Amino acid sequence: MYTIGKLSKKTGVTVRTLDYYDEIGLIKPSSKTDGGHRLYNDEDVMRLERILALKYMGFTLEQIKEILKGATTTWYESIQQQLELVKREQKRLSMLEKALLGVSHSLEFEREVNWSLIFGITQLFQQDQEDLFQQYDDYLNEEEINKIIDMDAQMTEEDIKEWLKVIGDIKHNLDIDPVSEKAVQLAESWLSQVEKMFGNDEALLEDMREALQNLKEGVAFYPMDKDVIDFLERVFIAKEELK
Amino acid sequence: MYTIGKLSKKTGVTVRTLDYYDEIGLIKPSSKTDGGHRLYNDEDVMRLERILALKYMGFTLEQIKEILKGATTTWYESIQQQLELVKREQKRLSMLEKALLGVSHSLEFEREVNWSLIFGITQLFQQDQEDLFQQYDDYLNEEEINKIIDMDAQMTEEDIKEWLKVIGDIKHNLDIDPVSEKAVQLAESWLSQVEKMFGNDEALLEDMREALQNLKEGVAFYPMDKDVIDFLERVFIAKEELK
DNA sequence: ATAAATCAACACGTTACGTGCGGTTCAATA
DNA sequence: TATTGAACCGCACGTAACGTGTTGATTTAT
Repeated sequence: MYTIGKLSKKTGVTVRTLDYYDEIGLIKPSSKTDGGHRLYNDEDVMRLERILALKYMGFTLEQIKEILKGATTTWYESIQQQLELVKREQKRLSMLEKALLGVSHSLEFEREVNWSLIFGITQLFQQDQEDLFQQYDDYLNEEEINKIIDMDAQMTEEDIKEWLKVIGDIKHNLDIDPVSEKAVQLAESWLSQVEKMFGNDEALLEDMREALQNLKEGVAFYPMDKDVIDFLERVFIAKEELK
Repeated sequence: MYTIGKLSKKTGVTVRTLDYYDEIGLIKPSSKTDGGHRLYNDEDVMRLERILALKYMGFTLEQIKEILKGATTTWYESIQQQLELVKREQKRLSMLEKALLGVSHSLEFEREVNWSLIFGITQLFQQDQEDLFQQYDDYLNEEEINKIIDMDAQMTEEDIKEWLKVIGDIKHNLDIDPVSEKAVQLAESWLSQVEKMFGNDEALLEDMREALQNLKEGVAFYPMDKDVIDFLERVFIAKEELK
């Protein structure tokens, strides 16, 4: 027989928590003293341990109450459901991580907080990737879209950093002469970055270029808006003409 | 100028939420009508959009309040801190996922809910892996411990399932004759599983065997308690003697 | 028997709002 | 201009899982 204090020490759960579990009917003590103090026996202890295990597995107290009186079928369903929840949360966190990394690196390259970049990144990760790329449907085929999504998912921190550096550089020099050496250099570093990501898939690159040119909404796969695209176009056209 | 309803529609945030943000001083409307209705201008809208972006990035409203009036240094720190938080949560979820998968598969192999298995699995994932393997310090060297931790982290769902099947089978037959064909078969399926995981590192296997034999606490790397170990020992000893 | 420790029971605080209410103000129509 | 319906304000209570603190009763140790 344990008083509530002993039980608390034995299990590491605070007295208040046991209070609360009593209050919501999760564990009622099996007996009481004449004065009204709660006494827990070994069976109660076992029940508490089960509660703690289930809590660790991420169930709410309400779910635990149900599970502890339920059949095996309830069990299996509950666990599958919980697994689904965990997987969704993992997806969300992985997007969140990328968004934070993006903002973090952008802070390194620019002296001020770049809000439009932040909006771009968060928008980019807000809805499901598939939904996001829906708008490119007119320009890219399914295979190409999947290739981009796949690549996006596999981007490492280093990749994000490099992209942001290249695009950040360009954004700071949008107004320079398209035929200047600096402009050509910027365009080339962008091109090499693209090549590193997509390889030499000329058809894909061409389709993407067309998509980016035509879409009103600025943000593309990475925080590359129309400003940047237009700059690149100017440089490439100038280069063509020089030949 | 937007009334609170228009702003709500424009941004997708509920009126109550805007109410609340006003209440805690996160966005005060820049002006009001004579009757007291709140009016928001473009600057207010921008502030709201920033708030939403930060909220998506996982900050609390209190943090957002601080960030929005702070300097760039605050920014960088906040983001790093948030990244840390995300990474910890990712770790936790990955353990949680494994625990749930373990219980799920154990439900497939046994007809009833196996609480001791659940305790084993949750204990296994509760504290940090390094802490957990601390107790093996006397028997395994650092390199070996790291190898096990590494292997544990890389276990796929399929691996977990196979382990649980093998161990579950053994647990259901703890009392059979160690020289019976069934016993030998069980021991061999266990051995092949071990080999699949650890390769042919004889020294590691021997050290692990010793550790498992000597530790009072039953749970080892997978829900394999002393019962199982003892069974395996009996079979192997019987085999030796038969030779 | 008395002091010290423990306990029960209650209340309020936490986060980010949802839901609902009565009363006021706004915008559009008769 | 008067009316009416929609929008709005301010307030209050509810949520999940407890933490913190209080007061008064009970148990334990001396």
